[in-house]
Amino acid sequence: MKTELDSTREYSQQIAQAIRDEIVAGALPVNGRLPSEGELAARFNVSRPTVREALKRLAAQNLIRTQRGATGGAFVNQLSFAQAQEHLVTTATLLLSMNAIDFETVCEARFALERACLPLACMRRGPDHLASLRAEILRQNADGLSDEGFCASDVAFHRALVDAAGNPVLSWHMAGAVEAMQPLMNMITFTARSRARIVGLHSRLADALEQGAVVEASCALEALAAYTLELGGEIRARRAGVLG
Amino acid sequence: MKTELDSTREYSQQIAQAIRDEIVAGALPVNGRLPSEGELAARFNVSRPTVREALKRLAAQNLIRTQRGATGGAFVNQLSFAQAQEHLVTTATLLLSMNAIDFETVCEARFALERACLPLACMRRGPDHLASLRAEILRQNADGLSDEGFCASDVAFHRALVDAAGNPVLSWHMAGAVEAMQPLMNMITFTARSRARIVGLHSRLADALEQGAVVEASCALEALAAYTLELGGEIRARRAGVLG
DNA sequence: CAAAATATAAATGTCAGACATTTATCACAG
DNA sequence: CTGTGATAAATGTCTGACATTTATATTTTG
Repeated sequence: MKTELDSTREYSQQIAQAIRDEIVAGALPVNGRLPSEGELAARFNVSRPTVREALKRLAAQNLIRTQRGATGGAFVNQLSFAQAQEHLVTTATLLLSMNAIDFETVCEARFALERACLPLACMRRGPDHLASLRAEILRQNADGLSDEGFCASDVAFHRALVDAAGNPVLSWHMAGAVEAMQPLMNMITFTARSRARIVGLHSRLADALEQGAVVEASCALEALAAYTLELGGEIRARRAGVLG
Repeated sequence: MKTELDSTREYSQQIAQAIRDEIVAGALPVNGRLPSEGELAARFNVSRPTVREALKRLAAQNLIRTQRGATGGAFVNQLSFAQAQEHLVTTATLLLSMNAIDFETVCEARFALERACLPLACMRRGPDHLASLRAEILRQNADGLSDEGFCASDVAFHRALVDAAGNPVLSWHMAGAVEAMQPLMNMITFTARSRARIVGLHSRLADALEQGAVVEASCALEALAAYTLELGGEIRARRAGVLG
């Protein structure tokens, strides 16, 4: 069956769209194999390079993967949360870097999202979640930890917090928000005193979570948000300095 | 300057990555023009079709756009929230459809995110936001509205609610969550009684927002979440029926 | 002299055919 | 029965060409 294309628009774009639609509609099942490039070329009445451009578009979105060899071809990917997360992070990072979103906005969004997870996390946190939180707190207390290391551990802490809510969709969103924010966070220089304060709040959070104390947890998070904003003020000052 | 590539991996993938890195690092400014396909081919020591595959990968992520003609070429896109939103919706939709996420999980995530916006929305909602909310409520009360129309208005209502928080990053996340959920919501059949109940809760929410009553708003939202879950039960039953 | 028509050049979009490489499968020899 | 090589199918890549679009320079014309 040949499929007509609109000759005023790019073929590769239309072909990619057509295949994407088939995938979304379920006509091509997960792990199912697409027709070979040659067959697709015949079906859409275009050349193989054009088909390949279309397939690369889909590959860029992790919708398909390709395998070489006799039984090779293009296969429909099962989009995993991990892949979707990568995507989200890439998009979020670009969005922040190209639209000059200020630290305050990102910070506010992030903590708002996180606060949304707290009630669920208090209900559902298991011993493994608590252990993860405690482990990160320990790491953050270690001597000789670089600012970047501290940041990374901070991210891990908050991801554990969100994961404790036991909702993969929430975790997905949060991971995107937190990771996209990391480049900004990495610009902060953490003094010994500010680290102590942050770790103290982390401990409060972990304790509250362990006891299932939603209100206490919210307060701790609120304090953490306020303090992070305060530290972020430095960034703006430094940025202004660089630009001026 | 020629750039070396790893001959064991796909060239187009590596080239796309290299260009993406340059964009993210800011070496290629927004609306800046990339070298022509021929120049890129020379730089990476590959053929033009290979370069084109790489560019299509980037185009699929809205990172670049291309123009034909004498002064044409590939230009770095300013990633807008709208485009990023499309992306997020596509990814979220696929994620839900291919991983068999249940209605409860999506619903929970969505309302958790929305609840996170309430305090901000109560603080910042302007008259235009309130007007949007009221307008949707009116629409939802209209006679002869189809289920799909009701759903669409519901989405619009909740988006207005989130926009009232005045944080574009939050709005971005929420739009993804809500829109991805719409196909599931569209499976619900709304009786006159259930519509009345939902609209009633919407009114409560709008009133609370107008008065800046965070607690009241949260309660209303909580009730809405619970009722939506209840209605969602139908979906599961029907699905089971279809599958069995 | 000015404005419209035309030629030119540069870039992307597309095609055709070929070769290289990878990989599963099957036949065959030991 | 097992290992090895031939085979075939598919993707990955290259070359060279032509088509199309579009800005710019040039020429022609009123």
